[in-house]
Amino acid sequence: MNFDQADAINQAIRRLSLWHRARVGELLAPLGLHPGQEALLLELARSGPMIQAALSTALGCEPPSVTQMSRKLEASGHVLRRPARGDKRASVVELTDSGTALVEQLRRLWRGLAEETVAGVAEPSVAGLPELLNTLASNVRRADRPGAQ
Amino acid sequence: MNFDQADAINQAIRRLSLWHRARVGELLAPLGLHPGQEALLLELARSGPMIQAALSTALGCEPPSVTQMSRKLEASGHVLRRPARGDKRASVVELTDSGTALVEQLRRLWRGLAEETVAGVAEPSVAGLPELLNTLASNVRRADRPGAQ
DNA sequence: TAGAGTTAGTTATGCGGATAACATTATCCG
DNA sequence: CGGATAATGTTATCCGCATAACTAACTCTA
Repeated sequence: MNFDQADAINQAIRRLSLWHRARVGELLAPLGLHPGQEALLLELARSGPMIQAALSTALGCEPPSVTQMSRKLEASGHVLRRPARGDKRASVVELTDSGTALVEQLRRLWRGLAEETVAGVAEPSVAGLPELLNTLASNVRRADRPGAQ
Repeated sequence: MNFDQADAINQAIRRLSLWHRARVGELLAPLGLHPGQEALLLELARSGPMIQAALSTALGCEPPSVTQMSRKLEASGHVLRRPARGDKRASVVELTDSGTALVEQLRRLWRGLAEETVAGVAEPSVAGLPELLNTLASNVRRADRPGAQ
């Protein structure tokens, strides 16, 4: 692969990252949320109450990020943190009623965003998009590379 | 589009963003650079010395980000900032010799990253990848949406 | 030409996310 | 059992990037 091709790919990924996140931020602002927090709330809605370590894995980010985000969502009342029974190290995070209500709005917003994102892309490509993007993501994921711990 | 499809797309984009950036960070660390800075250096290598406002547009990020990044790259000696002749408001940013040398290493690294990223993706898909990703990016780009200023 | 409006850049502040260093608790095994 | 090792979570610190608020300079037009 020559430099121009490589650059086109890397730049496109960068642009998509930046602008998708910015758009998420715009859509989330009226709900009082910041980008990233929606992922945590949606994960809790999907999987129910869970330990922060599990959240860290599910969200694909590091434990300190989870600590901060869950603290802030706790401060805004959308999430509740309590000691895990059976493991004095762990904290269980779960949705409050307020958080559950927010998730409902999030779901609508999330669908609108996805539709907006794939506008003008042929249907077959759209169907294969998650798999394609996840392949790219896995390829650059640290834990999937030899030598990672 | 139902929620699960939408979620698959949005989540995949999030993961790709996170992990691609993390991987860039890993590769850049030995050069003493942080993710984002490579984009600025490569843009200067592509287009030559330019005003910060042009950099802001080219990089797809906001002016304060450009101010900070160019200041830090100036501090590390890879970039030089000087007043623009003909416009007392503007600053021209250009590569130093050190920056030019870095860009050479960046190019190699950039190619390796792109190859790593598209591993296991069929050739026709790879060829169309930049266009596909740029379509997605444009779709969520603020400036391309009605009502943006 | 004078004032309105626009554009370039900066500072301040806040968030997500990362790493490094650390304390605490679990677990595994000799 | 008890000590080494692993896992959970926290704090501190750093960076990119964002918005808001501001200054200074350019441009356009009445």
